[in-house]
Amino acid sequence: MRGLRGGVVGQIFTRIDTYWPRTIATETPDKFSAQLVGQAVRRLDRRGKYIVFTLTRDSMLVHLKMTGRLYVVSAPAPSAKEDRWVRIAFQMSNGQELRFSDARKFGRVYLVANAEDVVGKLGPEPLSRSFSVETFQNRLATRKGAIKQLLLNQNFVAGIGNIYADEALWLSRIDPRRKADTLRQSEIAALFEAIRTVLKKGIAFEGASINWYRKPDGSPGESQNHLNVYGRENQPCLNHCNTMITKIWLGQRGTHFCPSCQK
DNA sequence: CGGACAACCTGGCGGC
DNA sequence: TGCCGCCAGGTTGTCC
Repeated sequence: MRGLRGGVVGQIFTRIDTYWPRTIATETPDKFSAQLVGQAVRRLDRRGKYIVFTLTRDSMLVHLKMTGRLYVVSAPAPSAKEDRWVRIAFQMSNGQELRFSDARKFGRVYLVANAEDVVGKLGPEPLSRSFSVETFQNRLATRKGAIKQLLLNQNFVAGIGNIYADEALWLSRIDPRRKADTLRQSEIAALFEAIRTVLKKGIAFEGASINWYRKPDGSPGESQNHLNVYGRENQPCLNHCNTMITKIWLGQRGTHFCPSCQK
């Protein structure tokens, strides 16, 4: 979102071309274009995993899911097919083009009167003041499921994905299979801090380009080079405990942890 | 509430 | 080189 801001804030959308209609979650491509053209981008923000465009009248939200990318290019000739995965092209008043590219077609774009229509049910932002140890602890106390699955539940806490769930649990030395209501106060405090630490680090390194993710300028992020446990199965735990990182399946997601350090 | 699983999709990789 | 199965950073809906 930070890498995109300079390229879109202040621009007016002048033309929309949709190449995969299902990318638009809220309306038909024709209505989407008619409603969007003429609106300016006032602000660009993030809520959870959604990128929020605050427009003249409406809000447009984008979820990149697994393979989505947003980037700005100088509008090329229509024949230029250097990216075969462009699903929506947004022409802007400065002559440049905002693109939503998404190989796997899971990503979605929402055009709504209020951003809250899309993000209203999300849990607290881990990096905001609304996320306190007290509220975290109170909300954990009523949950019986595995802690990792709860961290991935966006309505519980917003913005944590599979990589950073594994990283936060490793850093706070908690077994991902632990039931949420069995965590002690000290463990909850450690997890609270670990969530904030790993997310800040991920943002500082500008994303994890293990596979598809690229920054808006096309270059890879660096976060994948600074992970402690995700993707390190059968490699020694970095806590010098002489134990290999184990990979299991938990809630249909690959889960990496140290069976020695994480209890 | 929560667990299991399918669905949405395509591409990359390892194995044969 | 080709084909096959498996895996992938996410979310939603259904069934039990």
